[in-house]
Amino acid sequence: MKYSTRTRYGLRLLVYLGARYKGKFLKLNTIAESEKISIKYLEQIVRLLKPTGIISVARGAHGGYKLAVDPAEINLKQIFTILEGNIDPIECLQESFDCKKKVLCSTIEVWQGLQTVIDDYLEKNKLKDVVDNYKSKHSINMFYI
Amino acid sequence: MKYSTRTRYGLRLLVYLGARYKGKFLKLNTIAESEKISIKYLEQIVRLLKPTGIISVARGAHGGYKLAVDPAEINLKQIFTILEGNIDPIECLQESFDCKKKVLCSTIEVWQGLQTVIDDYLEKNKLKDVVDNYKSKHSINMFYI
DNA sequence: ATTATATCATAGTGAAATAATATGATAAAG
DNA sequence: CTTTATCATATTATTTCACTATGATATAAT
Ligand code: FES
Ligand code: FES
Repeated sequence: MKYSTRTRYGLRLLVYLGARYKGKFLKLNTIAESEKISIKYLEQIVRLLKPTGIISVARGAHGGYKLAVDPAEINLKQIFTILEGNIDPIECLQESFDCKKKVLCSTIEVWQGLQTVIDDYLEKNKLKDVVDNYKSKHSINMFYI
Repeated sequence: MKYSTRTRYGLRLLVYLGARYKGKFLKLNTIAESEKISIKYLEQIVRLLKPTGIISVARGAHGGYKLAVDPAEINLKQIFTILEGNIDPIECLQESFDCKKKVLCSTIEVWQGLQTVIDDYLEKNKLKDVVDNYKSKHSINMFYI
C-alpha cells in the first residue's frame, strides 16, 4: 500500500504554487528543477489538475501555471482524488464494483472503516496547512521570489 | 492506493480461522473453496503467516491450519504488517530510506499524519471484532461446522 | 511576420509488482 | 505403502508505474 509518485509530486507542485498564490504565472521548468521532478512527468500531472479548475494556465512564451483557488479552500481529499484517481483502499468499496461476496462479507466493514479515517484526515487538512509549513521552512527565500 | 489481494485474502483467511478458533485443524482446500481463492495462492499467503506464530500447522493427512492465538489478542496492524510487508503510505517515512529532501520537505508531515490515523485505526481493531461480524453474518451455519 | 518560449497531447518503453500457476518434494495418518 | 495435505521453488501473464520521446499548438517579444 503506497501512494504513487504522481500523488506525491502533484502535492508538492500544488504546495509550491500555493506558497506563491496570487503571484505571477510560474513555468514548469523552474518548478521541476526546484522540486527535482522530471518535467515531462510534471506536465502530465499538471494536465490532470487543469480540468478541475484548481490551477490556471497561460500558454505560450512567459506562460505557466498558478493556483486558481485559495489554498484555504482546498482540502487534501480533493487533491488526492484528482491525483490518485480514486482513493478507496480496495475495489469492493467502489459503487461501480459489484462484488458477489458483499452480502456475507465480514471484512468489508474493515475497509469501510479504514476509508473513513483516511477520508476524515484528508478532508480536515487544507492545502493552506501544508503551504504554511512550506513557508516556515523556506522563510529565508520567500521574499525574493 | 490499493491494498493487495494478498492482504485481503489473508485477512479473510484469518477471519475464517478465527471464527473456528479452538476447533480442529482445517485444510486449505476447504477454505480456498469456501472463500473462492486459488488454493496455490493461499498456500503462499499461509507460508507468510506461519513464521510469525499466528497460525499453527499440522502436516500430512488430516493436517491443516488453525489460529494459534486468541483473536482478541491480535490487532489488524499486526496482520497488515505481515501481509502487506510495510504499511507506510510512502517510502520517505521508512527509517531505512534516507530522502535527501526531508529537511526542507513540507509534505512529509502530511504523510506522517496519514500514517498515524491509519495505524491508530488498525491497532484499535482486533481480529475478534471482524470475527464477531463474520459469526453474526454466518450464524445459521456456525453450529454445523 | 518570425522566432523563441512554453504548454498540450499522444504514444511508447523499461522495470517492477501483482496475482496467480505448475511441478515436485516432504511429512504424517491410516 | 498409499493417500492426503503441507512445503518450496520456479515460471508466467497481466497490470501498473514512472517515466521518455516526438511533435503540435499557442502566445509574447522582436
Ligand atoms: S470481498 Fe468484496 S465485499 Fe468482501
Ligand atoms: S520528498 Fe522525501 S521527505 Fe519529502
